[in-house]
Amino acid sequence: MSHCLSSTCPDCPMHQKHAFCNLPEDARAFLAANSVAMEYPRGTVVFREGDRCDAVVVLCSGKMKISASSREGRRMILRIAGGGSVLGLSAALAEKTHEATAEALEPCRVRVLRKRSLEELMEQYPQAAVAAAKTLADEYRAAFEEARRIALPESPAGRLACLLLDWVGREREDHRTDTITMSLTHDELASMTATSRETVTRTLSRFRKDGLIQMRGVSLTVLQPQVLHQISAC
Amino acid sequence: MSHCLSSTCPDCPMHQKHAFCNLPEDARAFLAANSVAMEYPRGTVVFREGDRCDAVVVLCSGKMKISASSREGRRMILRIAGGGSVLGLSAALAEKTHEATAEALEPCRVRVLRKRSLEELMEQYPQAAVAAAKTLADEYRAAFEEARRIALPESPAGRLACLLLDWVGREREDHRTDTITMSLTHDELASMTATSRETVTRTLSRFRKDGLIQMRGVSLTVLQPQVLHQISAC
DNA sequence: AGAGCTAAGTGATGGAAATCACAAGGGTGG
DNA sequence: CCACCCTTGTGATTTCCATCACTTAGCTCT
Repeated sequence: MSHCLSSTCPDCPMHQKHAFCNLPEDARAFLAANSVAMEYPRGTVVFREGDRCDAVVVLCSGKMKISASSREGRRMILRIAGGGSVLGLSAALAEKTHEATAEALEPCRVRVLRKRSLEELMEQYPQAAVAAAKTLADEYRAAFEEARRIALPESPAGRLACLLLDWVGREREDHRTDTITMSLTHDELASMTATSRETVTRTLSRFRKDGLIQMRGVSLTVLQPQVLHQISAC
Repeated sequence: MSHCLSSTCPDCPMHQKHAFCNLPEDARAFLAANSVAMEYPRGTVVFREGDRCDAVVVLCSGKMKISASSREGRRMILRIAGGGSVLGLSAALAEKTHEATAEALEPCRVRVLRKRSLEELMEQYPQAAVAAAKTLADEYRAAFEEARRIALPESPAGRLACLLLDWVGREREDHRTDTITMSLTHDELASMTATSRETVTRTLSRFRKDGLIQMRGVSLTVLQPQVLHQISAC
């Protein structure tokens, strides 16, 4: 199911970009020494909602789906976590069970850090604690945006528009393009926008007909961000 | 509009309960020395969505409403923050503008800590950074619960039930009672559950008729938590 | 006390979207 | 290459709730 890697944090090309990975030499050494590198194949469930939290998972590369579900089977996808996220951090710090389920959307490289080691790391290296706080601040903001996206627009179309703009905005920052790779199904999009699968299908095809977006296979280009922004009412 | 107080953190009866207030002697002294105690009357807006973040506000006592709104005027109340919350912490750490508006629901005692002082505090006292991370973890969880509450139940009734159970749960922890003080208007409840004011009125009175809750003025007692839980479908 | 305001209660109605039901792609593996 | 499954596309139907439009209740202020 998974196997260890020998790669260490100092070699990681991302270690500059992510708060939790961009630590001083000694803290990074501690992190590397006290965590285990792993590779998760697509579909791996790292932890489930309600599980006790024994360790946090530093996401080095790949994408993970963070979701929760009601006992009736309704599902909510909170966000798609990318490199630099520290999964389970909030549960570890709050001393609670995991509030959500984390599942690999694509092959993911991670480092697993036991809770006790995390505590030790934060106590011994102030910057690690600051980094953890910053990482959590980002996750808080993401959760806030999700709540906002669901609550504020008055229609499913608005929520979808809002989500697309979110993604495009991030893509633009990183790669200066208005084209995103849509790796989620309509069903999953529905779970992110509190609507039904059929409505996602219909809304997207309406966006396409109206010339607001363009789709070619998995790549989706936003043609008229202003109009989408108008619709989103955020 | 507001005036300074002489009260210091060590005298604060809450300083044991809240992560950010329960710091070692020296850190608490630093915090006390570098922050200003204030008292905000009901209705004070501490900061607005989009404002630059210059300082964080440690909420000592009182309740604050954390909300966001769309330009169309639709409003979302994310949560009611109580003592121990550090308002603006996520914006300060993420180096972004405030993501939400904070408004005093009742007279609030606070300590205002400038961003630079916060950074200094976290760098010099590791436990302060850990405390900040823990505080953020709690706020993240609250935001998560909000998203969950809006997204998962399939009806407004479910969302309201979910909200009531949330509050009662917290009240039970603190005061071992199933009675809460409802200080929000139906309009505000609607903003917390993504529904309309009329629906809140109707749903609450149905809950009352069905014997699920009891209302006397501002105090609301949950009589049948199990049934509410059933309805909430969380 | 009455004016004036905000909050709460209630009925009627229209419409948007969930749900149901089924057809049509499109890829995978036997 | 056919069978099967997963995803997408689309129509028909129905239900629920937002919205509108009032009334009623409770407050504060003059």
